[in-house]
Amino acid sequence: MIAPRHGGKESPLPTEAELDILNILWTHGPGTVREVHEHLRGKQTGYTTVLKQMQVMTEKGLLSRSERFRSHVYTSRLPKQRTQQMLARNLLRRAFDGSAKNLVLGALSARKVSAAELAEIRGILDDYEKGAGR
Amino acid sequence: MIAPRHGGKESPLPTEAELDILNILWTHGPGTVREVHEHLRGKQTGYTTVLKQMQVMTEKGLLSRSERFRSHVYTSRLPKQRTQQMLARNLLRRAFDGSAKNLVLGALSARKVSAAELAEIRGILDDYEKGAGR
DNA sequence: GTTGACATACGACATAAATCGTAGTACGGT
DNA sequence: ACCGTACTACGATTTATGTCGTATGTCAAC
Repeated sequence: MIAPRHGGKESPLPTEAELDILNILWTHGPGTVREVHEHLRGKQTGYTTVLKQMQVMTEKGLLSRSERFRSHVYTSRLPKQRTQQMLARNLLRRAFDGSAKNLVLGALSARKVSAAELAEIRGILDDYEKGAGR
Repeated sequence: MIAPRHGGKESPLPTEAELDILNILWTHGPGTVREVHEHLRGKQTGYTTVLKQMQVMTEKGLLSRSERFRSHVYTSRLPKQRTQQMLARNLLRRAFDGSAKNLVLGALSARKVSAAELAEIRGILDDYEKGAGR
């Protein structure tokens, strides 16, 4: 394993291209550059591009890397939910005056939401209230 | 008024610094560079920096500009809610698998939400359902 | 031990964001 | 008419992202 460059600090938020890579790792579990590149083939990115991105992401602390094998194996250092939480918090702060209500409004108006999903959201609200938040 | 460079296309999403400026314009209405810079004084940005940013934002179609007066007057071309909607949609697509549920979950877990706000959110869900969405 | 396939490492380049210095322009007061 | 103040315009710089070519390393199989 390679130690991340960041002391005890937070990892930075992932960029667009970085999120593509993270999504693949979250879905399929730890993987090599080749595997990630394979899943990304729809995007027409070169192999060394993906390699470099994943190296940089490791530098930033977004990924950790095992060199035990011939091909290094990369893993997301944060679980998907944790990253989603940071992204939501960031957007909340930057553009929604910290108002969760407004963000929910934005999410709902951003696209059609099914009745089933609406019900799920109500369930989440209930759970949140019961759990006294967090 | 200066015509925006973009044909009929969407404006690009505002960046971090651009959102700071937009928030001021949304809150206080159309304003000059000096006024915006004044409201931004907490951020320690130079006057010409703000000027340049607003010029670029006009180029991009984020702002419109009236030159009727000695000091140009800038206005956000999109209302706040519309921009929030685009930001929410973008984040939804990039990091939440398009799932509004997950975004709500992220928003709730991102920070403490009061019971009052929770109630407001429930109200929004009700309205949304009644209005058949959109 | 040489070679080929497959890895990683590294440097270069293009674009965009953010920042600011300097130069030029216009207006109001004297 | 002149001057100072308050603007805008423009170019330079820095940092980050995204992209990739080329160099280098390693291992298995011949």
